[in-house]
Amino acid sequence: MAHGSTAVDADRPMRKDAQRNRDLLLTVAAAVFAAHGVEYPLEDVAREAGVGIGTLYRHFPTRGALIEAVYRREVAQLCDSVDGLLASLTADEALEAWMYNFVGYIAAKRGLSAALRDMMAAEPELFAVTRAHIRDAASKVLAAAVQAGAIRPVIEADDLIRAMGAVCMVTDDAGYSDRAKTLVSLLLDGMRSGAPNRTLNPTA
Amino acid sequence: MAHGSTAVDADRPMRKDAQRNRDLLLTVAAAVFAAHGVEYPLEDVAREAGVGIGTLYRHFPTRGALIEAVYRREVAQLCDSVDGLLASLTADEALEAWMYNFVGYIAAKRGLSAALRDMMAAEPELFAVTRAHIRDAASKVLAAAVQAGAIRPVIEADDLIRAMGAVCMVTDDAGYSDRAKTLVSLLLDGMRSGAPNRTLNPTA
DNA sequence: CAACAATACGGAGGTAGCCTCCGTTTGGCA
DNA sequence: TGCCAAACGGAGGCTACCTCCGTATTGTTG
Repeated sequence: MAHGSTAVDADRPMRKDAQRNRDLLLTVAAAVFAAHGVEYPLEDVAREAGVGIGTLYRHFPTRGALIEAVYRREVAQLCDSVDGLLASLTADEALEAWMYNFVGYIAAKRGLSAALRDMMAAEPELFAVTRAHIRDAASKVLAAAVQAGAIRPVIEADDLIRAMGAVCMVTDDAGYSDRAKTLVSLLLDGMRSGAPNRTLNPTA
Repeated sequence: MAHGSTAVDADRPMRKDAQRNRDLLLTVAAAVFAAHGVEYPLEDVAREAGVGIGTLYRHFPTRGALIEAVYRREVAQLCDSVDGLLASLTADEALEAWMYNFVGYIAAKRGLSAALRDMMAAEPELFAVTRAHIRDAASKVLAAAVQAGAIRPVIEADDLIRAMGAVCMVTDDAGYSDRAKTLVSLLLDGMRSGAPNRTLNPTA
């Protein structure tokens, strides 16, 4: 579970009832999203949380906002794990481990990746913070691996993220975690220094 | 454009009005799917085709059925292009060209890839024919490239298709065709024989 | 060329989920 | 205690989906 903390971050602190309802909604949403996917009817989320639908919409004006709030903490954690990985593994191994973890986590949430994709297209501002977090993490491992000579400097953090997103999306159907592994392996092999004299990204 | 031909394939030929309405629906659907994406309201498709909503649902019981019918011909063509490519290029080049073409085509249709993914999960039978077609095409180029020693024999046709689907999905947002190229390049590099002694798919 | 099946048509209407709006309630502060 | 900004809740309007069945069209047969 988790998610307990923060109020509205800045400004005046939230009123107590507002804070309570917000937490209730997040708890219920996390549970039903995990169990039934992120397309679960919002009216049901509200009802099961014991609040009115209006309250849900006041706290989370769009489905995207709710999803973002539910997963922000966990994604942040995944991002922050980079430092630990880099400390205990080689850069190449850290990159590999981080990619597996990340893809494994997202792909396990039914429908999450597809929903995220649509929402990031529709309301990018919403994900600015989380996206930056992911981007920083990706940059860091990737840079380390390139520095160590394990990875060719042909790929940007953005491409890496996009690629991982791709893997998640084709993979989150069912028990495709082994498929995900195959795809990630393939990506890594493409990125590694084995075939150094191949031109990538021919400026299209 | 195109799609003009076939009736119901086997059995009795279709009644004339039925055939006409079916064609009307396909024409309109192809147009609006291209212009507005495959989520376009079916009631509007019917109205713009000048037929009742009931007629649309009789011909195409699900949105998936309609989409499948709209794109079947074009996808088939893409698949059949494999022979021509193999005749005029090296196997490696043919594989590359085919992948680019395929991804480029699908990614250009707004929302198509995501819709296909969902539908193939929901009603796989519907796509049996088309899927087999794609699978055959993929197998053929892939086998040729492996045979020629350009590609390591670590990847199956299914993985290739899945990977291409992945690329399409992260790519069909807007003008991401250069992104798609980058990702396909990456995949190809992963598949090529540059780094031969790396273990793929460690049986997870 | 009737007349009759069989086939196809159309759209009204039931259902579900989204989201807004506004009268009512509650929390916190002087 | 009294006040009001903040928050609540849910009725209701909307859009899109899909089913069902009475009506219309086709084409076949005597």
